[in-house]
Amino acid sequence: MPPYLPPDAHRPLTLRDVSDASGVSEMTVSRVLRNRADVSPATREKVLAAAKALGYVPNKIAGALASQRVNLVGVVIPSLANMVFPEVLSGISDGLEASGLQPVFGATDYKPEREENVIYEMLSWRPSGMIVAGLEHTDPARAMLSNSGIPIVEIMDIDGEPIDSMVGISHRRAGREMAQTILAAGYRRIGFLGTKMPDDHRARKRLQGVTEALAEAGTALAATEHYAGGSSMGKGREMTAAILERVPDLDFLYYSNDMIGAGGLLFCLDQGLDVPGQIGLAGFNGLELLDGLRMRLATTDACRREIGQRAAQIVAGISDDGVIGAKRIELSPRVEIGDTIRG
Amino acid sequence: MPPYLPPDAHRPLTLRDVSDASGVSEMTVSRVLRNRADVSPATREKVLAAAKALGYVPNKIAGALASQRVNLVGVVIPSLANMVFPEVLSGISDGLEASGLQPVFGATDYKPEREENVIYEMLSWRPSGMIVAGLEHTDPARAMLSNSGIPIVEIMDIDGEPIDSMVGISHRRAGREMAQTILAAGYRRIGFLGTKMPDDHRARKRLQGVTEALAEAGTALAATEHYAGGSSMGKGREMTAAILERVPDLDFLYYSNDMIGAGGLLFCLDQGLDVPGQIGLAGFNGLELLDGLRMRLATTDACRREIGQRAAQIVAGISDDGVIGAKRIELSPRVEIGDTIRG
DNA sequence: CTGAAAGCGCTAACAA
DNA sequence: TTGTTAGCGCTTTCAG
Repeated sequence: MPPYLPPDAHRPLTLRDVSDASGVSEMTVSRVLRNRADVSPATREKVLAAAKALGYVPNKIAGALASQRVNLVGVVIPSLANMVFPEVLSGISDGLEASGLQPVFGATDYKPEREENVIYEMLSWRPSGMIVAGLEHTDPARAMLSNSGIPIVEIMDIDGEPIDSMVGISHRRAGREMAQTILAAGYRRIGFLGTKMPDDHRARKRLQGVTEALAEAGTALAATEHYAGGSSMGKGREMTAAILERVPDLDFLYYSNDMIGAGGLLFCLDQGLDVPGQIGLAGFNGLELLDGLRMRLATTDACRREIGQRAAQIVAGISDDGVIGAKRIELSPRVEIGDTIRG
Repeated sequence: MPPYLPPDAHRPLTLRDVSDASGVSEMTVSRVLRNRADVSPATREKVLAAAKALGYVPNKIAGALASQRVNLVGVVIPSLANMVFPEVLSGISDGLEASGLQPVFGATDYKPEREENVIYEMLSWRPSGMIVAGLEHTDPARAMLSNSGIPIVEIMDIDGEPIDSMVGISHRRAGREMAQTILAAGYRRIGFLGTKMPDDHRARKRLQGVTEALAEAGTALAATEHYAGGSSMGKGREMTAAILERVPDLDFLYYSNDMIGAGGLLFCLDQGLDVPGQIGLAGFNGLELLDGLRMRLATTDACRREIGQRAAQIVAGISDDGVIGAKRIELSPRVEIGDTIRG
């Protein structure tokens, strides 16, 4: 008969409570609840019944401290508002599925100091691995990650040196390839429109790629338009109006993402411009969300979901190539011509 | 005498290491690192220098176990892909800002059993509070939350009984009010288009509100169109084509969200339909992302960011009304006529 | 198959 | 202002 317990409104239950209720030692209760095989069916039944009846929820904090194992993977991304990252996250969830690891997300708002802080906070929970967007971090952030002794995967971008592993695409190459596609289609007066430049390193690298490819072809961007703040179709409209006002003879607009590109496309169509004859357009990301537009915007697919999956697999120690250790995986984005570049 | 420890490449550092390196007791090191006031400046300096030099990252697992306090708030939402939730999350981050609490997110994919599991996992980390989307949960999930002894805030919806607190809008009322607006504008043959019905309780309640309001006016929906899967403009196009094919004389289309509504709007415009004369359109959510469309889609603003902020404040124990304890906060969504309902 | 003892790394409470 | 002691709730290890 269990000892009398004062009705304590909200003390969380412990293994001890389940032990008392089932008449089995704490240790054996622990074994049952961790699904270990070396427990007799009868005992198992008794324990599970007691645990369920009490509504016991294990304390993972204590478990983690005792076992020195934490089934969490920290995931650090710039922003959830960006449309791009939710898909990466869902790829990560997928890739982690079978591993028993749980992702924990943190956002940095594209601010290096915030990133440093988020990384610090996450590492202090001793996760089993970390997935971090981008290759650019503060020195302390790099040091913390590097010293943590856990798998670190930097994602999205591969133009740089990783701390440990990296999975992503070359944004420079994406920029180059789009520029080459644009030139091959015969466009000559090219404008670039982007948001949040200073700390959006990937957009910066795409711009760099474009610039290089144009230089190699003996030309250069005819105009650029930058804007701070989030991306929306409305923003794309405004920027497009502004750049065409400043430089009316542009025949191509390359946007740093599909959302503002879609706004630009709608603007051009509303203005009665001939797309893609008179003016061509391209974005970046391959957002499916937008395929209801009258024309399919040319874009580069950023392989977001696959990046998440592969990164998760690395953290989980699942390698499809059989190689263990730091990995560098470059995915190859496809340029999609859509309907806004003339064939 | 401590046992011999081989130079272990990646043993995480402990307070003990900082204590040794600085010649100060573990306890005092702990005080310094927690920014407690009762430490002499000289000691503080020494400790901070040692901690930084070593690259010490505290172990929150041990800290949480010892102090019985965890600065985490669990946030459970259906999906990150839904555009709606990122904004709620950012509201939560805002509202938690000054409290020292950190949000931890989990997604359920609109599946009750997954929700139950996510809640269980989160509670096992003993968070300081939980914010959960919706009022519909499995019985075990309700029981776990209810027994957890921490603040529970259910958000987005207030049509039902909360476990503890709730912050949201009445989706039934939103449906009613939109229906009334539609009728007042003179539309009579109304179609409803929605995705993911069975477990999207909020969309279901809006539909219920519409149905009720129409019944009170002596009429009913002329058609409904349901579709499983994610929302995109392309999906909105397809559904609109389908419903107009089936029931060509509809004069109003009410969509369960702005994304499919935007697709429907583009479809109608492409078809050369007179919007809002011949056919009116409305969505739901108030997505800013979309304001670059040629016409502003009529919608109901769901107060997503404010819901997140208020929920976070409740969990953090910050009440702007001075009342402590379970709260019920109903926000009042505004119907926005836009350009797709005739004035 | 089950139990007892020791301790994970930190902090509350108290003592000096 | 600083140090000492005793756990937090669980799991590891080892003994029965």
